[in-house]
Amino acid sequence: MSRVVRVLPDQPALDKEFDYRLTEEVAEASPCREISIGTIVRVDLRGRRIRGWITELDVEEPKEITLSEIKKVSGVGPPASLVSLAQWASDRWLGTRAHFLRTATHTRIVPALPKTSASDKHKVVTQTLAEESFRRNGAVVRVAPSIDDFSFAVAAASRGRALILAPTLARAQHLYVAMKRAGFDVALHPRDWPQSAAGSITIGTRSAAWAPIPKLDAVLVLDEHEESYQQESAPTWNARDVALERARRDKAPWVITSPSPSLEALTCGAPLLTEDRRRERDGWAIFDLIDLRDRPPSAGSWCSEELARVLRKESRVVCVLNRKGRARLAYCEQCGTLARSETSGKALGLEGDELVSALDGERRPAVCDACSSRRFRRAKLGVSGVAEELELLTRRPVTEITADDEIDSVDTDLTVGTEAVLHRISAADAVAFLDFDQELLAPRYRAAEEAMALLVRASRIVGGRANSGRVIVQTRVPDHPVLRAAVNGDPGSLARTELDIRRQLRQPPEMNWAIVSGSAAEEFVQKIVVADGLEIMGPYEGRWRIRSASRELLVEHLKAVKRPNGRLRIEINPLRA
DNA sequence: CGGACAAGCTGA
DNA sequence: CAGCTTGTCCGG
Repeated sequence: MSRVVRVLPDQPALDKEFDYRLTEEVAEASPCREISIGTIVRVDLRGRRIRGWITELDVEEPKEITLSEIKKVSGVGPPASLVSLAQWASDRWLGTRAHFLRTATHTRIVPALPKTSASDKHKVVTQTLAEESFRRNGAVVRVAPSIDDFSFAVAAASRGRALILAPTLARAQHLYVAMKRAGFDVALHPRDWPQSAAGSITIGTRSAAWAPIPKLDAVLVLDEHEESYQQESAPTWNARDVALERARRDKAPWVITSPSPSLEALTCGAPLLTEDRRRERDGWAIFDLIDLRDRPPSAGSWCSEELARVLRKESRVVCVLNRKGRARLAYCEQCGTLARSETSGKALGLEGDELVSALDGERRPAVCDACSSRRFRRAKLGVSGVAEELELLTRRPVTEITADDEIDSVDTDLTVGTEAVLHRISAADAVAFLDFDQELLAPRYRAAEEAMALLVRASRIVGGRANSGRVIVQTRVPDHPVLRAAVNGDPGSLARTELDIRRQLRQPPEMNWAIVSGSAAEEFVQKIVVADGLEIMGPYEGRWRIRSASRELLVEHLKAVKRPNGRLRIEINPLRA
């Protein structure tokens, strides 16, 4: 006796199912209690032994071909609900099902699941915003920047088998420990995959959206605005969207929280719940804007007088500058010409009244080649350069932090770093953004939202209005909606203006983009059937942009194209485009 | 993906 | 025309 099952090989480039015979003998030797959709097997395909997932049981035996046998049942795989979800995600982001099923599968073989721990629902009697929000079927909750993971996590957990997503591993781990201490049966994804599959409350980061909980009772996404929820490279899937689709399928209530919810969240149709206005405002830090417009761009212009005062007064100060290195450039104040060496043409920095090469020490008097002005201004100092000058200025030790250095502990009160520093320092008296315009005016469509996310982090580091902590922002655009929203502790105002801009400029989430690149991109794009409501633009730097107001229409037309040979990357609404 | 097989290119 | 590269097809 044997039956026929359908198998999806774990070969993302293949993306095709095949039927195999599952003999009684192999089924008997299986380590799992039951063979189901999602179960991991080993099969032969054209002479190669490969891993695959069962995607359908009891398939009708095809007549023309003789089937090969499943060679082994390896272990427990993702539940059937995730196999189906992988198809949904593959349609939505044009990835292969194997790609998503890999994310949904444990890195080690799971022979059998642990005993299901009796999931006793905790009764929570308090009347918190968290509790209230889970009474809706789905809700976007705007909260002040202070981190209140625990009350929302408890509210989710009191519903039963909850899936809880946090933007960073540190936050997930922290919450896991707190929940465990409070007596909840929790699993940390992906480490505790088997417990998760057995039905424990699961906490994790982006990939945990694919945690193997068979049926969910609640979904919680913390700090939903964080970009870490979206995969950067294709398929550009977003954990919030996956988690919410699971909630929808399992008819589970869902809640997403954020001090500044993304436009995607705000336009998804769910109610927006907020705290008391006063409370929300008090939860934001005090923002001091330093308007640089009326300042002469004097030498050493990274530090205004106001900031210098703060640096002298406050003990723990974090300086943020999204530029590395110490590259020193100087511009003529009169005509704006970049100071260069007359002989080699390399850029020169300003030191006193001389122009100096950082590379070889070549120096000459500071006189502009173009207009003979003797006045220069320094510009574009990076983190290292600022760190050096800050030490001179304050006569205090300074730690320099960028994403790629591996400093274990920061033992100085003064730190300078790229935005990575905002992840490393948990508390300070002041956070200063030295050149925030670089964030505000960055040529990316999500620049404003990204800038706001930085202000949220900074606000958390110094604490709310009641703390005397301050966030200092040096800027030449003090009226920018991001800054106005932060100063007033009113992120709703930013969302409204941002959404208008996206509408006018036809950017996501108002429009949907597919960015197509790679050597096969041109051939692929030519094969797209042009239809009403579908625009094809490009190429621009080897990338094409397909645009449509309807995501379904966009995806449908892209899916209809037979993929040509060669490298092809399709990104749907990527964060950076 | 990766093997099979065919069509295309080179060289003595 | 052998011997190799390059391309296309296809798997149960």
